[in-house]
Amino acid sequence: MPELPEVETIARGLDRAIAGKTVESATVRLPKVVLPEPRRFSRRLAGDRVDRAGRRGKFVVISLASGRSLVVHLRMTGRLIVQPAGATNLEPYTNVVLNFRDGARLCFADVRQFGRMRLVEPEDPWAAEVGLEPLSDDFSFERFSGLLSGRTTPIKAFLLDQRRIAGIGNIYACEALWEARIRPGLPAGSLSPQRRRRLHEAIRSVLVRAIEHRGTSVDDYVDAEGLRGGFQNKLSVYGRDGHACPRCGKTVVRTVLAQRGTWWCRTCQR
DNA sequence: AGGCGTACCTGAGGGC
DNA sequence: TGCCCTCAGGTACGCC
Repeated sequence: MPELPEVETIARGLDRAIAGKTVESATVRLPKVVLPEPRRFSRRLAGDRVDRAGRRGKFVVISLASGRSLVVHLRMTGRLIVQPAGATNLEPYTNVVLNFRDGARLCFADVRQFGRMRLVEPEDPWAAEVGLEPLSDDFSFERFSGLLSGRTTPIKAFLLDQRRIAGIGNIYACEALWEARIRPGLPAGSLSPQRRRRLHEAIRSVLVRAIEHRGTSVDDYVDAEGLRGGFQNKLSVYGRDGHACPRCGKTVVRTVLAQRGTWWCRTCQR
């Protein structure tokens, strides 16, 4: 489900909702989704305090006063939902609950059980393999272009590789390539400087606009307050096979690339 | 190195 | 109504 804009939206909401709260207890209802093993996980969390919530790539990072971090990957259908004191029912499919001293709680829910929650020690280099943040100053045109050079993999597969650039998933890969007018199957290293420039700009632009709309809710994504995003109404090609390309009017097609559905316009993406 | 298939799970939606 | 099939926003692993 969530890509960078959705994770960013969730992290901002979480920061507003739980920064400063102290964990009374943590309950693990589905052991396989946490690390370390549940007893240690719960014991270490108890009594710690939330410093802030942020994001790295598609990971939600909840920084704790102890220096530890709770690092969460939502995969396809994971949700982090804050419930106020006095809430009766847990969010459906809740796998982990953090109970705060003030009675509020954080539910980590996931129908498909793919999402993971990891409590990492202060010096743990857990993000060592995570790529560049596309909205940071580090993501310069020069670095982007350098990453592309020599790569024969299709540009879309390159964009999905989290070790190079972190946070782009299927939706925003399709949208950025459409915006840059680039065919998804082109070898990454074959792009001209002009096209690299367009793609670099398109990536940032689409991510920024999606964050402004609080993400894309194609299916069931909601933020920490349970609200849907709005960017699904702004998509140009993703999920829109059979519709007219907003730029040239020809029909958007769906093909499969790197085992993923890929939506694009054969006429204006070359 | 990188591509490919498969696995992990459940639910929604389409076709019949 | 209901059964069967395919598909889903992601990543890890093993194989070649």
